Amino acid sequence: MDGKIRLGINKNMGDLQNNVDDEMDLRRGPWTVEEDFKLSNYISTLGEGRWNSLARCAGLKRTGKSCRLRWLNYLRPDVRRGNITLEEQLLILELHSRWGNRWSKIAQYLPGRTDNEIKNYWRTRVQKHAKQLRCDVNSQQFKDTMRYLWMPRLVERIQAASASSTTGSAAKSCVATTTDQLVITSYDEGANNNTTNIDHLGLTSNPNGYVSNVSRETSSLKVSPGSGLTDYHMGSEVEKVETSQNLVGPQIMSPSQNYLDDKSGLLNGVLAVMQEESYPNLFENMNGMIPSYSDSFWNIGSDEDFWLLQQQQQQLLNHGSF
DNA sequence: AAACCTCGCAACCGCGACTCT
DNA sequence: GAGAGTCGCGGTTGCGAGGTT
Repeated sequence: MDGKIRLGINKNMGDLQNNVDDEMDLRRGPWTVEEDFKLSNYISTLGEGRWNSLARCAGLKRTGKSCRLRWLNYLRPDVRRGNITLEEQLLILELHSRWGNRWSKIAQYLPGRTDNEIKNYWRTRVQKHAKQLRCDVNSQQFKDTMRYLWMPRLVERIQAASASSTTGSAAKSCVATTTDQLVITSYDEGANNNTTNIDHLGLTSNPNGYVSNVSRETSSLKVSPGSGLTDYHMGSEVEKVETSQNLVGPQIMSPSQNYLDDKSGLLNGVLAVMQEESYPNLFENMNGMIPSYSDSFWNIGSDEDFWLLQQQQQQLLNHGSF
């Protein structure tokens, strides 16, 4: 995002009539300040839900759907706006790689972010890069590029920013704003052997957990055994699903509980997942392949950037081990 | 300066699932 | 059980702002 924030409000009241559905006498299009005020006021006193009747009772010539959307995506007090942070980007990439376009599900793990915002982010940024790389966003090639190139690079950048923030440098920037709102994966160490745990990333784990006893290294990055996933609990839920014989009901944790208070936890969690879950050879494969410069990898723009990325992509394809 | 292009995002639409009567 | 009403999700569109030619 470039920081520009628009209210989505129709400033030209003269256009109002043009947006009225003659037949139903329902308004469409951008919301006015007055409409926002009415909706917010109504919900603050009487609560949300029953959107169609709410729209009528609040005196809004809108569909219930429209009211719901406006409230959830814009007026709700806990809606966060502004740049998607690096941590959030990382989470989105990770979660999308597992769940696909399940935007609302992904949004559950990014407090304050709406499914619409995440969806927009994906379409405007991620799909753009896929297009630039001339591959389909759903192709294995693009998924590999994301997992082996973009995500590690994001991790590098987060760590770089984190390191410089702890040394008091000016580059605290993008990670500082939302740390307290991010969630981190959990791993139930009390799992019995008949149960496969699924954390909020939807990852399956064996009874020994995600994190091996071997510390692997990638470009300037070490993941300590047992860190991250085992150290934190996340908001939302931890489900247990049936494996062979028994079925255990879902364990619900409050979404407000146990938000990440340490950036390294999130990083290590996602990293451990990246290492252990799908692509155990990832970090060996990547050794020496990813340049360690901390440029703005995500903000690919120049021809040189494309060339570099395509070279790296080709290396991945030629590597042959995945 | 004006026309055109690109980007980001709010809002709408269709549809399936769910709830109520 | 059937039909109507409602909700929520994912896909798509339209528009304003800023950049480029």
